[in-house]
Amino acid sequence: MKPQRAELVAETAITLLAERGMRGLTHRAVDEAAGLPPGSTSNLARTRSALLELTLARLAELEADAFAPVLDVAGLTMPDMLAEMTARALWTQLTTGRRQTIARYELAMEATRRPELRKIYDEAGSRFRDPAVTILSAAGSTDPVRHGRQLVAFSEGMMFDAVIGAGAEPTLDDLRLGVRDLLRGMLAG
Amino acid sequence: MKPQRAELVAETAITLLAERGMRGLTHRAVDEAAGLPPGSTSNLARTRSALLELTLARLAELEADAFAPVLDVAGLTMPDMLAEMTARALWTQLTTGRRQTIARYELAMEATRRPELRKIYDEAGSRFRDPAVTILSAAGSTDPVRHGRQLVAFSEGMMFDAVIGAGAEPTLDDLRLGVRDLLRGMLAG
DNA sequence: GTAGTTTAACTACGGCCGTAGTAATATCCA
DNA sequence: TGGATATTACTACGGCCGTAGTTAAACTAC
Repeated sequence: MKPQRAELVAETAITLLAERGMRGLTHRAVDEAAGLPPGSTSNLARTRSALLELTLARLAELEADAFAPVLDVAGLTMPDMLAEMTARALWTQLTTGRRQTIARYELAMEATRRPELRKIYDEAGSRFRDPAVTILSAAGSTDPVRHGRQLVAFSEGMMFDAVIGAGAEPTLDDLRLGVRDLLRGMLAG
Repeated sequence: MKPQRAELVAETAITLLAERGMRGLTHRAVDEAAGLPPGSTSNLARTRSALLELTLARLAELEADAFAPVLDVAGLTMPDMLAEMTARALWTQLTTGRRQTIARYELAMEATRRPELRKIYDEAGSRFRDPAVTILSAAGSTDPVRHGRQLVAFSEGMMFDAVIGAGAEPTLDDLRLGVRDLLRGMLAG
């Protein structure tokens, strides 16, 4: 089969989501933005739900790639090293990956109301959360589950504020120091 | 004048945003959900932009009320007290205020692309951020601006994960401990 | 009480959307 | 090679959306 087409559509959908939001993502808009003949997207993803699923699935891949280096347990038992890797991954999401970060938030909101999206989103999320617990446990956390959630939440909040919110753009150093602060607080408990 | 009408419309719009997302918020949908005669919303907020502005302005009021107790500097120089107040405010947003929290995220995304919304959102945001800096400074932070941003980001992330994301619902105690962890780490620097 | 002004009610229009049916084309395997 | 099958292209339809114009009602101030 030809995944070429599906990937192009998903990629274009991500861009549209980021630039125009949920109301800007339509079958026809994807066709036009991707330079495909009219009806192509409608044909590949027959319903709107199918289009969203396709897009979120692609997005999950991209995010997994971006955070892959952080999820390798080896060597991350040292807090400073963990902070460094986390900060760099976040930095990537704020710069190179800004587009997909915005699109992911759009789809996260939609997942609130669409079970088929929630399934994909949750599954993708656990691929970050589970390793985080393991790593924090190895780093000496006394409550790795809660701390894992906190680390993920802190990361999410930093990204959200930087990309969506009113917060000023943090520097890479801000991120590094921030994660380090949190880790210090958690591991000193 | 009669602000009754405007408030009803804004309140209904918030509910629609939370329940059906940006694509579910239309002039006609507000009319129907609010039990108003057709055309009423279209008449009060003549353009879509006006409707969004009206809604976000109302939302900013609600959020300001919810966080008012935390923003009182008095007595909050003690980290545990600050953590307690913050955790309680967050808890409110996750339970009673869940609807407006979701709606706020919808509008935050939209503010990315609409300058008129960004203006309102940023202004409302600074009403949290500025006091946070002051309070952290009083609590002994060596870098209150960065720490203020981190505290807000952490709060935002905990809310986002709980309401939108894949994270399990935190308990009030989780929130308390989480904020305490972060404060400990920041103030130990 | 009545003239003038604001607010509400209703209606209309052009446009885009989701969806699906069907025809054309390419691809694959025996 | 040639027939079966999957993919792509094109078109159509009903429906809802944003917007605005126009009329009717309510209110205000003199």
